[in-house]
Amino acid sequence: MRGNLFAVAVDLVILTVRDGELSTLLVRRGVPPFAGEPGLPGGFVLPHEDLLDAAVRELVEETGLTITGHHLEQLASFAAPGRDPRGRVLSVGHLALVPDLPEPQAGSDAVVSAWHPVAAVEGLAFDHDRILAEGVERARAKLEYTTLAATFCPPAFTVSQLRRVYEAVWGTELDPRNFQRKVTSTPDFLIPTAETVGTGRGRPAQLFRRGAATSLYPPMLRGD
Amino acid sequence: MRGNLFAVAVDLVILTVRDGELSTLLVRRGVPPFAGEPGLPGGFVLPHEDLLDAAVRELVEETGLTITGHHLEQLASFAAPGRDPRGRVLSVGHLALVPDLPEPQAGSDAVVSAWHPVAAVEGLAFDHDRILAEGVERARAKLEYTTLAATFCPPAFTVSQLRRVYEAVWGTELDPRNFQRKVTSTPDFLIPTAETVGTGRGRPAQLFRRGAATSLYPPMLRGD
DNA sequence: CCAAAAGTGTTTATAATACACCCATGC
DNA sequence: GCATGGGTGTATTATAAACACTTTTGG
Repeated sequence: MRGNLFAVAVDLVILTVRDGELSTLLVRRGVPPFAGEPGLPGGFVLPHEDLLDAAVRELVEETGLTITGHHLEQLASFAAPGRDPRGRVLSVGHLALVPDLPEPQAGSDAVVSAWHPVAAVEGLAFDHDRILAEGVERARAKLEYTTLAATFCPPAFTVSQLRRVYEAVWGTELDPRNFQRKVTSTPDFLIPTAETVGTGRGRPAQLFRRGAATSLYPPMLRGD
Repeated sequence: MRGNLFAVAVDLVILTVRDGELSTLLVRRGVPPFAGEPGLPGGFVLPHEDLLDAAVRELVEETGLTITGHHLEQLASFAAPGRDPRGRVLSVGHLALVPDLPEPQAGSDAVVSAWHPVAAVEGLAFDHDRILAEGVERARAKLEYTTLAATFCPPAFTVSQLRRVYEAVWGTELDPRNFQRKVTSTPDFLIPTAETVGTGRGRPAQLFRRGAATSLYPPMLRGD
């Protein structure tokens, strides 16, 4: 074939909304290079494994999440010469959107992982700052025209919870009343359940599940 | 490092609009595997080369195009086991949008290349049907919210030419009068030149150049 | 003059925004 | 009762869509 061979890794930008902030799961690396420094979870693709399968495997190893119902997509590949001191490594970045989860367990490689607000993250190993930035940008863009925001919510959720996702990801405030009408009038976005839930004060809110809709026309946010 | 190494290639979905049809540049492969069969232009990444540089190099080799002013972006990576009979090969698909060009020269590898309407393409080598499909899907999606349609046009073009790009890529008809107002009222989309050009019958049209705008809010096409 | 394409003005329908107001709960 | 968040109705404003109409060329 050719002599210029690459090791191929997958790295994961795993996003969630915690305490009103868009957050990502980072690991503290246990082995060189960059041992002890924070980075994205990831690892090498196995000999007979496809890329998405490798990403699913890493996601499970790092978070204990089975992928069912969660969103996982390929982001982009990064292969600049010198991005890994060990040699030629191509990394295929992936983007996962998950509901707010309990603080993760220590991974199988005994690496420590934890959630960090993306606004405060910098100085990651390799070119992971850039991969994270592309993941965040993609997530923001997709919220505008898709129903993906619901993947940040638990299986059953209220309109307010969904609104807080948009507000956290975009750093904006949305009118609760107009937001309500917008999402409930989008066909197949939200499936009402019979239950309601009372969260402290105020009228109890109706619970919804994700509908089958994937695209959102017209967009959730106009102009700039 | 690890024993599971990959060869890494770049493949190009090069799109243009010719005779009112969205078309792509295909090569007839000169060497095995799939010798004699059609496929996307592409080749292996060199030892000290980044992905985009490899894609630019292949674009020049296949079309003689220098990239200046043209659009080239990474699409996605494909690495399913068995996608290449020679062994483990990861291909990073790229998407290029170019103006209507003269029929390309024979490439340096003596491969024959030619434009084909995407609607009629199937049976490409490797998984290139799928890469092409993703490229076309991406191009269609991006036209909705960006000013990228202008990259299909020559340096100076009329509003009609631009409209025919949208009509070809989407297979729709657009009202010439509303389209005119839409694009001319989007700030920094079109820069008017002093010249006009008469194309056969009818009033001569004003010529424009691409402006600096990249995004288009609200979108060019609503609903479905 | 006529046909054809470029370009403008105006009307109508639809959707976003703003916000007044009612509902249902905890205290 | 009163505060709080859930949810509905309605007026205002902006935008898209439809289309009548004028402009400028070639024949």
